[in-house]
Amino acid sequence: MDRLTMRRLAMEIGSTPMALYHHVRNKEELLVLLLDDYAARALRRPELPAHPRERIVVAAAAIHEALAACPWIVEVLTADDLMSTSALWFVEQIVDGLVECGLSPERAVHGYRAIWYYTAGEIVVRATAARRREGDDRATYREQVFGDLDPGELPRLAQVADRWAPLTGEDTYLDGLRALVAGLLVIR
Amino acid sequence: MDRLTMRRLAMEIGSTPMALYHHVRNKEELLVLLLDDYAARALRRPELPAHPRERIVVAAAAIHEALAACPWIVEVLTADDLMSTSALWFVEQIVDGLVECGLSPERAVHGYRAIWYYTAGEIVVRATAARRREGDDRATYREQVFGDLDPGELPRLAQVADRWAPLTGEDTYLDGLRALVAGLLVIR
DNA sequence: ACCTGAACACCGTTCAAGT
DNA sequence: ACCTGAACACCGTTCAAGT
Repeated sequence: MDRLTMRRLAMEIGSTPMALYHHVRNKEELLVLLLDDYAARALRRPELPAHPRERIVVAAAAIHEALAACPWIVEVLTADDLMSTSALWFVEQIVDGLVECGLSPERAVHGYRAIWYYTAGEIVVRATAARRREGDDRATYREQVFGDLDPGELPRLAQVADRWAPLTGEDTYLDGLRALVAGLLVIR
Repeated sequence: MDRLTMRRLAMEIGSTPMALYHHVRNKEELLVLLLDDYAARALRRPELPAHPRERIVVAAAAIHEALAACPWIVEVLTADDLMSTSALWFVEQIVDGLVECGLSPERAVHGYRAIWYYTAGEIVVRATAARRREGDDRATYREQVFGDLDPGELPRLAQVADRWAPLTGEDTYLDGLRALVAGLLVIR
């Protein structure tokens, strides 16, 4: 988001910064156009399983996959609710799947929101973690913290301290998604 | 994150930008110091229920509450894993609660990660939504999209279109958190 | 309608110099 | 050790002018 600058874009296309402002009100608008374009091209609709619960998982995973391939887009898009028109079909599948599983339309919307929070969070956290790995003195700081854990005060963390990095490096998006969906379908 | 500038900070404390660099390597380091300071002050430890499942919910909700009161911090902190030492106690409670509910230590760490993704996502999405509400032409664009929905193609969304804004405005963090925790505890 | 140049009001950071 | 001033290499955006 910060790495695209109006001036550099203008230079790369052999124009001037001000020419851009003739086609776009400001940088924000340009980013939203980029977002919509990317969404339209990257969100290919997958074949959906018949079982509504699996349909939810597949639709959410498709959104997740498109975003994971292009994490900068998340910075732009963490708006209200993934609001590119080409993404609405996926939202429909999720909401519909939840309704078919017995939720009221209202609870289905809330359920979709929870899935979106989880999905957006996974992307944002992983993206900033990856960005920070380049300037890696934060990583060594973490190692030091986990090395110095007091097993009396934080026994569980001390227990997994040496496995923390590989464990949190594993891609468990789908496991968490399945858990969340399962939990949403438990009627309390 | 962008709104704190080295130059303005220097001016406000009656100093020069360069004096700051004598105490801090760069802006990133200053932000991390701010983060740690905020975490140490804002994360007051709540009384925890005996039931491990409720303990998880209460610990996660405490983190969420501290972040919701100060959403700019999330921009800084969406690092690997909420890594202020003063937050580790909360992580311990969550991991321990999951283990007491029968998960292996490894699955408990993954479960904590899922909870963190969900929590961070909720904060980020709500924060950027709120930021965007100021320049509100994106909101009217959304209204237009939801007004023009084709009920043949997207029936569920058309069905809830007029209630979308209030529905997504509701604070359902706790509901989603409970669903996620419940799902994590279902052994498959 | 579409583009340009110069300017405004900013950034983070480096460098050489001061006490 | 701690601070300063001037400078470097950038930003997004406005404004007045050109074709």
